Amino acid sequence: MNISAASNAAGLPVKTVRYYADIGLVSAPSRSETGYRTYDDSAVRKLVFVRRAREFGFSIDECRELLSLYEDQRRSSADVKRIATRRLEEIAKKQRELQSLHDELAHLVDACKGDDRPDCPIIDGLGDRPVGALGRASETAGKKP
Amino acid sequence: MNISAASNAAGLPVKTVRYYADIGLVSAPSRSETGYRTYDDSAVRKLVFVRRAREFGFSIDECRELLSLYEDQRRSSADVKRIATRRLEEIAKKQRELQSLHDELAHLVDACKGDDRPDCPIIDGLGDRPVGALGRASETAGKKP
DNA sequence: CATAGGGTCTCCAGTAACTGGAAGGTCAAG
DNA sequence: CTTGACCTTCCAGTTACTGGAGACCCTATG
Repeated sequence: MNISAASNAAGLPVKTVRYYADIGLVSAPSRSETGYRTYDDSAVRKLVFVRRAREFGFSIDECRELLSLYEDQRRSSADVKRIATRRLEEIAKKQRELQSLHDELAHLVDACKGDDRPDCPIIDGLGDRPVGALGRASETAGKKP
Repeated sequence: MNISAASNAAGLPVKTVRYYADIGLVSAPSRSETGYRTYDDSAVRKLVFVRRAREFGFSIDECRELLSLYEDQRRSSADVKRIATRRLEEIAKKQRELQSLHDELAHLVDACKGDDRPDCPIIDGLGDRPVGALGRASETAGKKP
């Protein structure tokens, strides 16, 4: 299987598959005589595994960890559960942050008439009202919208 | 006011204030003879405004837009409301994504015994079960955890 | 007046996880 | 034999900063 067949089967862009190989996350099992990456079913399964884990929001490093557990027939389910639980807590935390963000912004938007006059509670609210118990901006800021 | 006083007043790291000046978001109104950035109250108010907007998850480009509205005494509140509403929709969307993520991962974690045996529904679930209506991995992945 | 300590400057590099593009080799069909 | 799709590597850019190096600058103390 060449890279595009594998990327198709795994549901990942070719570029990403190549990238995963570059960083040693999922390498192509072999190369053709002319240097083409060649994938087999096992490699594709790993790519699918990583794709799903990424969709669940696991970082590349966590994917690495999970993948080594995935490949280890003698793993303990406790190890996996620990990683997943940690991730679950992160998700819950982000949910709480988003909730307070949503509530406060919705409040401002509600209060804004949205007409052609300059009075705007949103601008005012951004200018001088504290945002609820949030950490640094980078915590919740849109990173790549 | 030198940069550290301004950064203190605005609640932003010095590096960030300098960065905002570099990208032309909020520049120092002037420089001292020896090249030190000098800030006044108006500039600090803009920094605070940007900090709050960032805490609300507005991107730098949105901050730029909001800031120009902030400074424009003849703005229409409708313009502001449009941007804020768009942001609100993004937040709501991310909330829905996180919710389905949370539910599915929680389901897997619940099903996992977490003992020292290898049987693990989490691993199995990552290996072959689709994740709910999500876009690309990058949408929800932890960018900077 | 010299020195010690902070503060400040610019510039460079790195972060996460890709993505886009250029320049060039390979392969199968017509 | 040429066309076009596919593959390769390498470099640059994305977001919003953050860290650090090396070099001035400013104030206070001895």
